[in-house]
Amino acid sequence: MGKQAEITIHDIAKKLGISASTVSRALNNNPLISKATQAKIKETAAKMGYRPNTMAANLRTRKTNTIGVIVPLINRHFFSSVISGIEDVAYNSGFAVTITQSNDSFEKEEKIAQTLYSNRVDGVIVSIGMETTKFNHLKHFSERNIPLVFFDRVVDEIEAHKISVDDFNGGFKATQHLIEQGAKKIAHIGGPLNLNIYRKRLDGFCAAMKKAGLEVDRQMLLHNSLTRTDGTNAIKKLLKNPQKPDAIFCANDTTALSVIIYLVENGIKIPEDIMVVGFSNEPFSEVVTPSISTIRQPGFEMGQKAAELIIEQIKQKNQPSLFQNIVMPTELIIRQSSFKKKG
Amino acid sequence: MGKQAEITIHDIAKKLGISASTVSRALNNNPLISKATQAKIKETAAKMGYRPNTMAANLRTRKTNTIGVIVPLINRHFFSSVISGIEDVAYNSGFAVTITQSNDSFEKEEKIAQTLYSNRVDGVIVSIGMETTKFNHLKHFSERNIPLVFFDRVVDEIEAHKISVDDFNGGFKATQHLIEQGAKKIAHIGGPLNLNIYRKRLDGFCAAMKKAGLEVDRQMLLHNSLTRTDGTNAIKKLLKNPQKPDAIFCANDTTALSVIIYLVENGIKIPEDIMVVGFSNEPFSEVVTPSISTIRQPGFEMGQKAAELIIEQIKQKNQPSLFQNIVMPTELIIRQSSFKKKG
DNA sequence: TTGTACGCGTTATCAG
DNA sequence: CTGATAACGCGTACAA
Repeated sequence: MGKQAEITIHDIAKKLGISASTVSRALNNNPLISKATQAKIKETAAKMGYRPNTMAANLRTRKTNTIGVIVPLINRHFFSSVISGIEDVAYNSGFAVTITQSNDSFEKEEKIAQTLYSNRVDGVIVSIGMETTKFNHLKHFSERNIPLVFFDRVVDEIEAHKISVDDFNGGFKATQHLIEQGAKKIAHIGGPLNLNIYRKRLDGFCAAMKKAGLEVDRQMLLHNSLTRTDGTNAIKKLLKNPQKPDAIFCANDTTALSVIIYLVENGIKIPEDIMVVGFSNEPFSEVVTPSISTIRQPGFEMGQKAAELIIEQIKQKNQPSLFQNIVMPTELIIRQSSFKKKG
Repeated sequence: MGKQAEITIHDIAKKLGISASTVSRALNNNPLISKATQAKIKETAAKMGYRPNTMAANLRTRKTNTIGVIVPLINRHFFSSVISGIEDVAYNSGFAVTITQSNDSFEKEEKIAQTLYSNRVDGVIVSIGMETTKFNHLKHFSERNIPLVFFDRVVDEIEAHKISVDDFNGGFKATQHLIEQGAKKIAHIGGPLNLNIYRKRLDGFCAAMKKAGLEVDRQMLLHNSLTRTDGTNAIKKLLKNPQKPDAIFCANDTTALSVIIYLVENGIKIPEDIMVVGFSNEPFSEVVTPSISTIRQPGFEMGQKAAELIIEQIKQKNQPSLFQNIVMPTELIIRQSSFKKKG
């Protein structure tokens, strides 16, 4: 059915009465080729509708010009922003991007890593899942000299470039802000502590409390998976305590949102009775009522940076002697959910 | 640097004193191989840390087990949901997914299509950009027998499977709902009319108006790129008209949001003075105040379906004689921005 | 049930 | 500056 055979460099060579290697060189802008023949070759290649077969070139050069990306969930604003940033930079450098999602499942993360390896991606950018506590599947890449860059949910145990936001400082600033607004009994709804972003946010929280001479009440510290449901359960639990919080620092905006919705439904005033601060600056946080105070996380820029770092590594083949640990600054955005008075 | 050479099927063969083809067959579960040798081969393959080189297999089989995806913008809830759905199904069928974004630029869309072709993706799932009015770069795929599936922003001019929501009916239901709520002078802020999703939403709008015996005022029809800024500009314009609208049907939630924000800021009551309905059911629409009535678009499911269709096509090699035009049902979600009374 | 021989389309090496 | 030749690692007729 008109299924015209693929045109190869040999077809071009034959038509021009030259060799395939000359065609290959011309198409790859090899400087050894005379301008005249190069022009002629490119012209007829275009005329014949030639499209290079990347697979063959890949096999030969042992490169795929492809970057693999592993995220917990594509369909989440922060992660899709990062992906968008990665794609932006990668595309402009001639790299394709293969996206995978672990769904926060360790098993899937392992399989994905295998697949990406089999596909011989030139590098991998990864944010680990909530279940991940072993890292052999990722070490495998660095052992084979395949560049690896972590972002957000980074792994301390592996040497690699890492990009994160200043989670400690974010937690600190959020908490300090609540204190400045008059909070004394501050609760924290955090994520799984095997992820260091959540450890650091908690540490920042504790540091700010300590600095203000406030006590961290064990009853006020909750850890879960930070879903809408988790948030609702957490606020219910907190409200049952004898000591009720006057402010809550949530480790993400999703939890903050569900807390706010629950409080509003139950006639508890925000920020008068309870103040709330989230983390990540999701799109909804600005527009919900009350709008959610939060910590901005520059996803797109993190993705761009991750792509830049990995491409740099890919190009200079051997692993860098010194790995960067890039910590992007966080920004506290004060909105209605925590604004009582000037701090 | 411990850079151990890649292990190939030849290494396994040598170690076991058998031929490479036997190893190849065993690893691919070819039924001709005896269970015993197959088991032995798989075992030593695992022991030696063998990972298949997909590139070589791809070159040989002329398949990549990769699906290319083109979307206008990754970082947008609807699209990232679709991508998530695609990845979900693709992964379970052994396909990798390469994601690209056109940024609604025709030029980039063309280049991306070329790249995907050169990468010999087995199929392409695409939602075209706002600028796209020519389709040669996409026709190229179907001409070469490379399966193509459109979703959401589909193209009438190309024969292929298409998945969209019932935009006409969505526009119709949204408008009819406004009419039932008592609206008489309904405005529409729509998208570029070269995209048929926006044409159909407009058509649905007009049909509902006609059915109710209401006149469509030309002054009340605005078309733009549906960004936050576009929405603000549009509502300003509408309010300057001598005839002011008592309801607005926006072709997406982003525009509806900016309209609502502008109205609230200017003391115009929603829904009492002006009712608003959006389209897509973005995450923020449920939680903003007033919450936004909208049309639900099942992104994840659309992605799953798109992946299923393309994988089916890829597997049965030759193009199907009959292309499906799947229209997913829309659902009207009534929220505060348009709820005055029972319809 | 297994082995042999070849080719997928490209690039790298070596001559010229 | 250009050409011939040999890989890259795998899958598959065909033969045994």
